[in-house]
Amino acid sequence: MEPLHTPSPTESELEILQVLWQQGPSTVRQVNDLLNRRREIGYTTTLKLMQIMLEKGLATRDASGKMHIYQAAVEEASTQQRLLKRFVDTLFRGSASQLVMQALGNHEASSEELDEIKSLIEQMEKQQPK
Amino acid sequence: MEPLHTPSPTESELEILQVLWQQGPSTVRQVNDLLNRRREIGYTTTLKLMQIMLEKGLATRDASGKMHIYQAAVEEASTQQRLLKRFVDTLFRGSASQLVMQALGNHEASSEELDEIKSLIEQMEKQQPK
DNA sequence: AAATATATACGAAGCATTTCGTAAATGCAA
DNA sequence: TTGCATTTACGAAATGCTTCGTATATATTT
Repeated sequence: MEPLHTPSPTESELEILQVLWQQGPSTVRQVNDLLNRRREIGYTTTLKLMQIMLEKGLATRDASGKMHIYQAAVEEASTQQRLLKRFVDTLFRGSASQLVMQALGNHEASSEELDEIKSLIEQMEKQQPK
Repeated sequence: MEPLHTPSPTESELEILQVLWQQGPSTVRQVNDLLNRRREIGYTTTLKLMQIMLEKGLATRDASGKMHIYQAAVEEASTQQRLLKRFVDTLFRGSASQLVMQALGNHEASSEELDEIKSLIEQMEKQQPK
């Protein structure tokens, strides 16, 4: 039985989704190896997490071969969007621009990226010049 | 005994910090009343959370009167910064500008806010025109 | 002072998350 | 086919978070 709404991924599940989004369909071993570049985590731990993600509907898998091949079942952009909204709400009282200011102030961004953002802003101002 | 590093607030603790940041020093009842405008939550639940926040070093209190008065012990900006970094890392692979694009694209921002952001960007470009 | 209202203290249940140990299955190699 | 290496399945411990019930303390009112 599948859940009506796919639940929000936990932090560990997000780590795995990152790998699946970037690498495409992967085995448990592949995912676990990548995760271990950042932090130590047991193989069966990753396996269990991915099995849970399957149950939750966050991933699908091809179990025809010996090694099951997992794939993300949620889109990166929409997942980012949903979690971003919650983040902005609980930490920035819903003010996206406040978050943007913080993000730009404390991380480096190349001038190309900055230009990209600027043109996005100009585009938005044209669209709704309220 | 105090923790060496103040731990990251949980989601519930962030709700309370929001209130303390906005309202300043407050009693449990004041916080609980405000929280109940958004969702139902029992008085002793809020009390317990605030006591835990005291233990964790997220809040301090004045217990001289009958009603204890709690106060945020972590700064809003630095807390935002720390959590934002983690958020960007786990959901946007460390790319702040990606997050900014998503944030601007999916939330409304007034043209005043957009102008503010634009001038921030221009300022940044001047400072490090790499 | 007794009764009442309101506050804090504390323990613990319920649940989710993370982690891993152990067993069973599977494929490959000798 | 027998054994070895690898994989999956499953259970469950350990921890953390949220919630609230009950007991106790404190103040106010009558």
